[in-house]
Amino acid sequence: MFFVTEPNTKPWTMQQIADAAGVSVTTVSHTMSGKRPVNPQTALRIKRLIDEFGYVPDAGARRLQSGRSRMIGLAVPDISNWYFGRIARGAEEMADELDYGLIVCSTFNSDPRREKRYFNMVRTRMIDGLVYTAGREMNEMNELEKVALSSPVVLADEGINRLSSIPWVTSENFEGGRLAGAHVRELGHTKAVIIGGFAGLNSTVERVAGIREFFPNALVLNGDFEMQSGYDLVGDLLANDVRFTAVFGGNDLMAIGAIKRLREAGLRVPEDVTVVGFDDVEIASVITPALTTVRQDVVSIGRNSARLLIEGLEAGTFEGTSSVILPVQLVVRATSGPLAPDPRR
Amino acid sequence: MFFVTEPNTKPWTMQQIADAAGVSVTTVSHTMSGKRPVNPQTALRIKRLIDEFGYVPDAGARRLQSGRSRMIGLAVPDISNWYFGRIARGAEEMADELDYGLIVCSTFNSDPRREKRYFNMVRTRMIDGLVYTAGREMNEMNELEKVALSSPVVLADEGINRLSSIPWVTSENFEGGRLAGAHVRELGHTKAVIIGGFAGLNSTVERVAGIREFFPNALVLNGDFEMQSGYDLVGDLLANDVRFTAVFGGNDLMAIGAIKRLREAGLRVPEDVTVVGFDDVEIASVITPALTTVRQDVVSIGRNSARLLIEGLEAGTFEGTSSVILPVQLVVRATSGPLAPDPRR
DNA sequence: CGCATACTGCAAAACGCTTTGCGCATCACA
DNA sequence: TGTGATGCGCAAAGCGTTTTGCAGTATGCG
Repeated sequence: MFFVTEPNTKPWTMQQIADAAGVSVTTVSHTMSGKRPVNPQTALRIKRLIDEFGYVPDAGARRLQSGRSRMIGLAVPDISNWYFGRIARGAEEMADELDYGLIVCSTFNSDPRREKRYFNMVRTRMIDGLVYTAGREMNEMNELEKVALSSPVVLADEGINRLSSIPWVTSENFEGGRLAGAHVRELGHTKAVIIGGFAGLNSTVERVAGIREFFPNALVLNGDFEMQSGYDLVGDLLANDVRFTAVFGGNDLMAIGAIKRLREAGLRVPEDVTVVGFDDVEIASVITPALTTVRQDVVSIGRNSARLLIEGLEAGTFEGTSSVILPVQLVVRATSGPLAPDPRR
Repeated sequence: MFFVTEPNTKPWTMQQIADAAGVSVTTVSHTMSGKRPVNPQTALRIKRLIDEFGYVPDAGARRLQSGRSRMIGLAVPDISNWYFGRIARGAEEMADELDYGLIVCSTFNSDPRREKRYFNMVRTRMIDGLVYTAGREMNEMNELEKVALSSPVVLADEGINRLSSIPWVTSENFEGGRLAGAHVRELGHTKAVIIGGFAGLNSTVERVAGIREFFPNALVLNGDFEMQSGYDLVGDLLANDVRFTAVFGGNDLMAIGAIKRLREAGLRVPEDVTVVGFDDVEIASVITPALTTVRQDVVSIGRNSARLLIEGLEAGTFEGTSSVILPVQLVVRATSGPLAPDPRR
């Protein structure tokens, strides 16, 4: 008797509950919302019926009338990516705590069509506001700008310079770069390369700037945050006989790809080359040797983004809302160390 | 002039478009839906205005009237988990191709409150149907059953015996177990242990049964699919002096945890112990030594689930819809091999 | 010229809910 | 008993769409 055989049974309406209880819909509505007192006996009877029928008010009708859906959206480049998954997790936690629903959507790495679709979700009032996570240089920047003009939007993970008036949540990227740079510098390294993320991202720019406080001339290559690109870029460096004793990864994945490539070239980590990542993904502590990295609290990015958005929503304005910058932390493990004498050198 | 300063501007209504074009809303509506012919000139004028105003029809009102939202939901235990992220990715792809929207929600490992919330999303008609992914033994099984009674539900990844009439999508788990078992058997191993997933899951039961075709007496321990539990369970085995030369992981993460623990105990992989995983996560090919595993096409699970659901939705019934079982594939890498003489033995 | 036959557009009725304006009891207090 | 306050329920007016029944204007054809 599942849907298999019995299609779309009509759900109960509030009117039917009212009829069954012998009252008007007004009374049922007030019983549910508590916005006006209702005779305790009547209320009890109504509540019983609601339970019995399994009645749930229609979301669309409710929204239509009240103007709010108590739903927010989260747009990320790719939900299957660990990093964005964590953000989603955090946002969902916070939304839940504040009694909002969260709708997660992938823009498939900023596919303009998808982005438009999600921006429209706030336009169609399906959601009350949007947390947007830029994956790279934005395609539909203008669209975002337009949406933000009249609806609440918060930027997670990446601030966008042009859109400076939109609240955002991110990590101390510059400081993270500094921490990594200082650590490697102290180990005595002088020649370093940076496998950064997308060049257009603030986070990339800031991390690089932080590292360069200690390695002013470090070569910067830009990858796409995937393991493979770390692998490939180190391959390019080796093929060009670039000399370096330290590699900074724009994230852990690229750092891990780099390590793989270094090893295949017969280089030892950390004896010959020190490698430092960024993020502290779960796997970082498991690979051999365990990865030295800069930990950021990705879940918190999600949590705070959702919080900012919902607070703005309830307040009706972002006036006075200030962006959030979360602390990072250097985690020293086994891929960083002083230069060891090369047995072959 | 962002939302920061200018709260909730009212969106345009169809009436306003109609007024501006000097026609009635009927004409505007028909222009948009194409359900009745409209004078080309009038239509053009209306379309121009729609673009100019940036008008988008209200989703709630539309749903209220038409009865369908063209949105489906996907409930997974934890969106930040790689595995479920892949499923979400696949479902989202397919939904997009079929011009549906997808709403992804975490049940936070079957938190009853959350589950209820998502089941209610289909009750409130916010979504037209639901793809449900069980993470472990289900808590709100009865709820699911009730929902499935009147609304389209598809099970992804895990079939549920009691709910055999609900369509489901999964991998050839039994065959996967057999492949792994046969491979390890051929390498000459005779003593194996299985670090399985949750005991209550069909997939776990089937994989174990497949392996046991070749290792009838293999000890089975149940983990939670996380790396740590693979690590811990192997620790228990070692502490109890259990003798084995092969470990089957219920997934790659647990296999990787197991390897870590084995190494810490001074055992070599694969010389002393062969380890085989399940899934073929990205990291499996990167760790050293690279992991031998059974590959399943997780994205396809998501894709097919969404497809089944939407097809049922459009057809108005699941009559004739048959469940999907996807093929798996053994990927032999470096963690499996014949037993090598232990130098210390 | 007269009568079907499109072709277009309008008014109005839902859809299921929230909220407001009223009115009828009931009650307290003088 | 009169007066004001309070409690509680009803009817009805939207909210922004889609869809249906009608009607007015052309057009085609004998």
